[in-house]
Amino acid sequence: MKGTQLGEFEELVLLIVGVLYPGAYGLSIREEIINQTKRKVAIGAVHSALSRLEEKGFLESNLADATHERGGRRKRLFTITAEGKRALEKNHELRNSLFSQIPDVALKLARVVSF
Amino acid sequence: MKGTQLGEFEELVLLIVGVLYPGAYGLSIREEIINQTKRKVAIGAVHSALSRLEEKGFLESNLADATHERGGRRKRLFTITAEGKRALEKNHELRNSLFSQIPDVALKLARVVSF
DNA sequence: TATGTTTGTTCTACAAATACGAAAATTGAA
DNA sequence: TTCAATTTTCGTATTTGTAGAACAAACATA
Repeated sequence: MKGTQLGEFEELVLLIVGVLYPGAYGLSIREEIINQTKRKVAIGAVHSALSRLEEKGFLESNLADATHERGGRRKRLFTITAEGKRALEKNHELRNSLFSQIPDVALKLARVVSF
Repeated sequence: MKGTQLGEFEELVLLIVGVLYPGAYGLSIREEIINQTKRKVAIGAVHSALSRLEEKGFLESNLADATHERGGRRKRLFTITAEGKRALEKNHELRNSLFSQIPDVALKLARVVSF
């Protein structure tokens, strides 16, 4: 998987950034992943995926103004780039296409074998 | 990416095994990936994904009889297990769900930004 | 303006997944 | 029994995924 390919976790993060638009930043992304997938995620994992996605050109970010809440350091907000969008769509189409090409027997058999 | 989770390449290989049913083995899988995705794949990459998938219980395999062609070591044929099927469907649903939750603006903006 | 608390991001290290290709194994043909 | 063809196995390198501690910035309040 060289450079430009989208990893599994990276794709998840990219999707969530879209879902959260325009309020996607480290902690909100982490929360949303946990809510939607029930899997545990460390904040560091999210941030390293985010910076890799930005390096690859699938995301861009800018610092928002500080909020007026207690604490409330400035958030780095992420949005999907055109390239990121294309990558998501390409993956989505590929997978749908492959899925539809799987003959029924292939899955029926799997069922028979295990029940 | 812990243990049971399906990696990006692993998912691709799993799908292709389904598509190729019942003739999925190392080289045919490699060929099909190249045809369907236009990305280069080394044969070793395919085989290591296959054995990981088998360890995780998403695939099972058995040696086919020798063919009557010149050369031709016996092929190891792979099929999807019920568990593998479930994993595929789960991923598919999650991604479809996330995709549909992305507001249009998030992607429209991406378009505007780059054209 | 100093200090503590909260909210967020960056940094560092390591584990797991992916990639490559040469070597080894197995088979039918000569 | 040796050769050529086909396929898998193996060793190693690179990318991704995971974790959490360290660091930074903002608000509160005194």
